[in-house]
Amino acid sequence: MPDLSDVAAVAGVSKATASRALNGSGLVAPETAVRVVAAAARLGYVPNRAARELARGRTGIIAIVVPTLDNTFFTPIIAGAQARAEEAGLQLTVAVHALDSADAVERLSRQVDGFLVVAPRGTDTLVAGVGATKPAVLVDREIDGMTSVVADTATAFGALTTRLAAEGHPRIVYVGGPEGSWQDRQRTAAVRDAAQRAGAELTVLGPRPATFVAGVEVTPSVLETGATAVVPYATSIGLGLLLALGTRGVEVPRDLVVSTEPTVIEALGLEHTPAIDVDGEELGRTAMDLLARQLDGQDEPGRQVRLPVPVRG
Amino acid sequence: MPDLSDVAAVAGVSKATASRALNGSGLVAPETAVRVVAAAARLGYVPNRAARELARGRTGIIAIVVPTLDNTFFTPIIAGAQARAEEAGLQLTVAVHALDSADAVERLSRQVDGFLVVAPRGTDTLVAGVGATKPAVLVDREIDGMTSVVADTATAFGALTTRLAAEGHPRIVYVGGPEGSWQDRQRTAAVRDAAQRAGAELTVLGPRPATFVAGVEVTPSVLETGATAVVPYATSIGLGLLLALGTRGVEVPRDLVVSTEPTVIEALGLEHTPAIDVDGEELGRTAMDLLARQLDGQDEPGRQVRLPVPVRG
DNA sequence: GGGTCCGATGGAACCGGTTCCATCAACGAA
DNA sequence: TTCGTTGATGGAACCGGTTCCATCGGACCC
Repeated sequence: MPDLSDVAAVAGVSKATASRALNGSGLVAPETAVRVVAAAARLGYVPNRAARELARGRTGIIAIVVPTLDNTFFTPIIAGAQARAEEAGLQLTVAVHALDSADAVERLSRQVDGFLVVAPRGTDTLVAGVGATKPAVLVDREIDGMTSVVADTATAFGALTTRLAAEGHPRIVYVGGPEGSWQDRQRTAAVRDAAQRAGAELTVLGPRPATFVAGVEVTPSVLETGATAVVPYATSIGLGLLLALGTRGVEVPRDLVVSTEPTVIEALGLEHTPAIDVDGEELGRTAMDLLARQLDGQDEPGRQVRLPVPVRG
Repeated sequence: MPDLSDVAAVAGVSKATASRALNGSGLVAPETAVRVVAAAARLGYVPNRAARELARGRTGIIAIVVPTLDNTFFTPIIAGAQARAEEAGLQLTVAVHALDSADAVERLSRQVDGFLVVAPRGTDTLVAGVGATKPAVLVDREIDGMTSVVADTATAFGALTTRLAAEGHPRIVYVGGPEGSWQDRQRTAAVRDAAQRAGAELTVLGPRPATFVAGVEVTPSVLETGATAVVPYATSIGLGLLLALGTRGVEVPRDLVVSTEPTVIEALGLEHTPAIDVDGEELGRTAMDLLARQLDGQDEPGRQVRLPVPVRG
């Protein structure tokens, strides 16, 4: 297995120059750099991570903290972050942690350069604690002073509600998300506001966990309200609703419009059913970008990015 | 931040002795060891991972290769592996890769101590290639000579079919999984065999991707067969089926029994619907255990573990 | 009592990079 | 022509552990 001295020898330069050439420090003569890169490629040289870490005092590892992997909302975020990490020469490790206590993260903190934090719940204090020791980017939640990227679903939920009301739904139900969820607070407020403006009657049910089973369980309550449209906090809840409605003989969307996400709507061929379209991968990519810039010193902490969320269908 | 020399100085010994004492090599006088450990504790010493890696020639990182994160079958495996990795003092990184080519894995190979490979598809040659350079454990698939752990779903699918036939379903449909899937081949064979023994008529549809949309799309073909029970390859396909059946007014399970997984069956309150119960986390835990033992030299490569899969409901 | 063996310990090399500092050649300016 | 400056490069220290090898003192044996 070739190491840096081998590359240097083949290229006819010293280890120091080889190192500089491969890291693009710009202090090397262009032709020398080319020779070194060619030598590295020919030998199939891959730098030893541990040695680099030791010398640089950086690990090159980023941890993404997610509350669970069982929710399809989080996994695209991970995939997006992973793709970007690879491009930036960083490794991503996934830490499943609900952030209801601080210790597990503290241990991790010594082993990584930074954090991507997906924490829909948990108190501001606990979540902000993660960013205290190492650079961190908050995903789909905002806390003052912390860098974050969120999908602007609040605006989208508002628009969705306006649209449903305009399409002739005088009674609408919003099925809320998990207790203490930051996004749920935003969405509830937006939906309430939109319904009021449009003169529609709104019932808010919840809080509910963002699971399939919760959607099934909430179905009777939804039907009781006599509403003709329901807007669930999460796709998983919407799927549960759709399934339970099917077994009860309620026809969708004739008797009740259920707004989930475009892929579901399209697959089932549902008419008159608007839905919001969150790009989770983009969320992950953006978060990793922000963190990488922060690690390079190109960005100061505190930047807050909002990605627009379209309403489709 | 204290380092090993600090600990050694406080304990009044050399770095060499301090290192031995902290790693429990047994070559140190008991009282000396106690003194060193106490010094380390007092200083709050945490060993530098990079330095240890460099000296030992091991990275302490394991990569789990999965084809996608969008499938709820894989995520519990990751969670289980992650939990076990943490216990063993290893870091887990998730690599999303379909294993349809070799290069991406080759690059990773230098950065990790071993692989957990979840590759339902991909040729034996490509998959085995991952294990060529570093220790690897195959998850939910078997290849001669490679260590592996699989959920014995073939047996479970067979039992399920036998049971459905015994409960009065003369016509059964099996909706197959992705093209080239190892598990799909096992299951198809088991289902065929069981149906034949029981004298039931079996239709095999597929191959189909293991997605929700595929389940929706296959629904008309399922209904055409006139079967009274359907066994889908994956839960996601089953959910698609259930949804599509609901919108078509087919009553489940009266008109058609759809076998998915126990949580779904239970949530919807479906009667007479047996389902298999795969413990994905256990799969991940076991795989990580096998790999850890292999890295420690306690196990030879090639061990094949099969986890039993119960049929419930 | 002298020699041998063994357990405990210390010194120093080593893992494979990065980076500070010194060197050197070439070039422009005086 | 000579000196100062700049850009490219090499030598060597260093990051923080692990581990080989040598040393040393004490116990045991003949």
